[in-house]
Amino acid sequence: MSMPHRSRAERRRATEARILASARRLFAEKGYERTTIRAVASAAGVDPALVMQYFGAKRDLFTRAVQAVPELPTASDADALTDQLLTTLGLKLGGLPEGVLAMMRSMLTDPAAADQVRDALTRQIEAVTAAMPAAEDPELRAALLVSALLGITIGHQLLGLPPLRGAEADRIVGIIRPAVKSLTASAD
Amino acid sequence: MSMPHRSRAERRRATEARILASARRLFAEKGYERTTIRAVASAAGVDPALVMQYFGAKRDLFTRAVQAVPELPTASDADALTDQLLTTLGLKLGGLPEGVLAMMRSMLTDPAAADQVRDALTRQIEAVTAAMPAAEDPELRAALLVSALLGITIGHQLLGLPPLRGAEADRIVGIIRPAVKSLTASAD
DNA sequence: GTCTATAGACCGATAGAC
DNA sequence: GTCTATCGGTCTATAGAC
Repeated sequence: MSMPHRSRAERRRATEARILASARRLFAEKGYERTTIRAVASAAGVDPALVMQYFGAKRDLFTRAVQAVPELPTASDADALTDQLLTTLGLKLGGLPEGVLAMMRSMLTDPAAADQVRDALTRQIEAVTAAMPAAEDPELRAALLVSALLGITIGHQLLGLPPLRGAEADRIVGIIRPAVKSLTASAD
Repeated sequence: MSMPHRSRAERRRATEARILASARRLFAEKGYERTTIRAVASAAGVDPALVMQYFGAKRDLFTRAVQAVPELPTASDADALTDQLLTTLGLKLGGLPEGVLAMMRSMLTDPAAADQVRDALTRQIEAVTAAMPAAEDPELRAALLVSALLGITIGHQLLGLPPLRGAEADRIVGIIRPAVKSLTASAD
């Protein structure tokens, strides 16, 4: 027997993971189009042809790099929903997974990313809608709420707007809590 | 004398305007990177080399195509500011100028567009801040407000989120009015 | 003044040597 | 299995014919 503590399969998985991490980082920084296979390979310390060998095509690499299951809100009333959304936002503001950032970065210029984000946001809107059945026009309220939170995330994580850049998540959450509450409130 | 009702200079300006219109539309649809000089020329019915002749470089064409002076809010108290922002949003939801859409479409993947949008939003945030001096943490409140409205505009105009896509501006404005009001409200 | 032709650079993907 | 070499394609930009 030879001495490699790591089998071939293990080394392959490790290399694959390193490539995926580099891809995630570059896709999140530059978006789909401006990220090249060559740059990903260089960042991962491997040969460009190896990336193609492992993932087949650039599109497949992107798909693998950004796959993440977004958790949906499960609250059943408006107050619990507010807390849940704000908690999620707070976590988001503390640093979103790079795969999600990569998807968001590309959503305005890459049709495939746009479709996937649209689907994810639609599911999120449906979940929020279900959590405030007593409100008037719940679908529209939910869509506006989700879009607004998306905008805040974009301003903070992708655009780096000065006042948001240095703000702690707690302060942000504290300020928007009443606004979110007014959107989820019933119309009684 | 010859009969051309349009002088050479006039025809040149007309051609330039047609190229700019095509560029604006394509930049708004596909973003900076995926829009080619060839496609712009083809849409405008001119030769690609002519586009270069007129505008020098693709970057200059983009700059010329997206230049727009964003109007800043001039309200001096929170209530007037709310009305002003909602009116602006309503107009935006009715259809933003293509130059603005082009800039927004590219802001996440093109560094130059990102800088310009960041600057414009920063100015807007400063104007909003000035309009609610009585509020606590006015800069942060203003930044959150502007980002949230940006998100709604993105969801509606660039992503086409289903529930927003068919909604009239009036209904949207009616729903978010209390939320905006709660953000601009003083902390007394 | 306008268009043809092409230079020059970069990319994704592939074939084949090792 | 991994890398070298390269193909075929696209693009911006330029030079020169007309």
